[in-house]
Amino acid sequence: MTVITRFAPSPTGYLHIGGARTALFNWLFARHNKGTYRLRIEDTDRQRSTDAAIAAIFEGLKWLGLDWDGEPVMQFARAARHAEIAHKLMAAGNAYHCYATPEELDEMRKTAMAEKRSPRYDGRWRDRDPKDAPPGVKPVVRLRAPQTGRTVIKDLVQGDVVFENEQMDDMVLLRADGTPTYMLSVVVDDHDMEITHIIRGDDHLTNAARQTQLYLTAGFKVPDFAHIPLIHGPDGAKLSKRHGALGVEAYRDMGYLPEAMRNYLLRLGWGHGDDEIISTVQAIDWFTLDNVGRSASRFDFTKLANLNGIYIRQSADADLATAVTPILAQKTGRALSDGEVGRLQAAMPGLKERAKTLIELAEGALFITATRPLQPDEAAKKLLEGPGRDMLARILAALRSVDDWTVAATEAAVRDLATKAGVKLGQVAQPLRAALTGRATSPPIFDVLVVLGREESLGRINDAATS
RNA sequence: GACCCCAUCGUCUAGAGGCCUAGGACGUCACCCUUUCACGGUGAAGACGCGGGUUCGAAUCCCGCUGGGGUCGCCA
Repeated sequence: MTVITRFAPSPTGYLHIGGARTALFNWLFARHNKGTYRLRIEDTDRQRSTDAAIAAIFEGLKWLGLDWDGEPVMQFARAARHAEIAHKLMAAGNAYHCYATPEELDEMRKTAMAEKRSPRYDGRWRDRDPKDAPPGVKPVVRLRAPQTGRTVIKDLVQGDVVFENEQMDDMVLLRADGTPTYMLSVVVDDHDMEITHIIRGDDHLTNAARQTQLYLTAGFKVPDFAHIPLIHGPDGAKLSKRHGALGVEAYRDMGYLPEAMRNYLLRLGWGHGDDEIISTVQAIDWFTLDNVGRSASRFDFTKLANLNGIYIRQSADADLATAVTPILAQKTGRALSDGEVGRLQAAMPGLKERAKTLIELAEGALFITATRPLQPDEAAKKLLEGPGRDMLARILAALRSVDDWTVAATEAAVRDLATKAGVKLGQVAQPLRAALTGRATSPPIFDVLVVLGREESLGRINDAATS
């Protein structure tokens, strides 16, 4: 049997982190099994669905590298097909008209709650003669669900989960206006799309029971379910916006790499022994559902950042320079010159092991685009006062005599100066660093000298020495 | 409230009855490397929620409790 999975977000907002992981697991499972991974946009809520959200979902998935097979299915476009199934169920006596008003339903729930029972529809129109229908009331169509026995979900992650049928009420299939509900649409679409494995968030587990009732009465084959645990915020509660329930594009803007994101999301709720750094190729090879954990996990920005730092260090300098250039342009408010882009790439080996995000990488590279005279920060200012300034005059003289502008030659000159002055290298290097970068921290200082070039370096030192 | 799910260091996890003196990773702390900051290296502290069973033996199986979470819409 060929595996067919799907990711089915509703376009009522951005693609958030939980959805991204659900998509990742579906994608991984399909790729691992050489199956098909499809996308379905559940846009049946006409009030809340927006084109902007659909675009954001496409973009988010593309950024994450989770390519889907075939054209995305737009659920609302299939409403007639969904209704057709409901009408068939009606004709077969497996569904019925219900004329209960919203007020009545509200009343039922309140009473049930008060009596400490499960709040649900009491089935008052289930066996009632349609001739009793109150005039002027448009009915909904409800499934005539089994009232005895039990419904068992054979969940690939959670194991067998048993629901007593008497605990479930007759769900609405068609609204009073004739449009299909989510429950109907999902089941019909998954059936028509021949989905073999439904991998989705744990919050759908109870839905799976009701959907199974529908599959069974409609005579559809029940797919395999895998309900993966939810992602919580650092406090253990539902993921809030300030805790990470952001759209994936927000992570992109914060400077996270898609491959780091994939690795982090993969390790949240899934493990493969002691392995931590897992390439996507490796993940496809290793991914199975029985390695998925059963308990919810908390989102940890710190760990994501650590992983991102590792992936940044592994990235090619040219790729990083390309990624950072627009960020730097935005920070400086102007486009970068070719020379600056070249220097950026040249500085990348020293830059990239000091950054956990692309934003930090850009900040570290700011000394490259800075124009003379530099505006030193507070820590750098201290280094440029008093003895530091005196030292800079001697550094300037020493470096002016260097013609072969290389790491080795400049380092030799500066070390020689430190020895002659009888001070530690740091006492020379730190003022020099402040003069060249305007900061107290930077990549190795001789690398900086070479990246900036002789003329610019001597100019910056002169500025600091004479200011 | 009803139903359902879950429970190993602060966090993510390994652990399928003896390989567990409970392993790894992030974070934390120390030290080393070092021109700064990092990176890297070495080391330390740190967990099987509680109570009963079953068993020669339980983190692993069973029951209860406690705690956390999810769902109860003519939303998805």
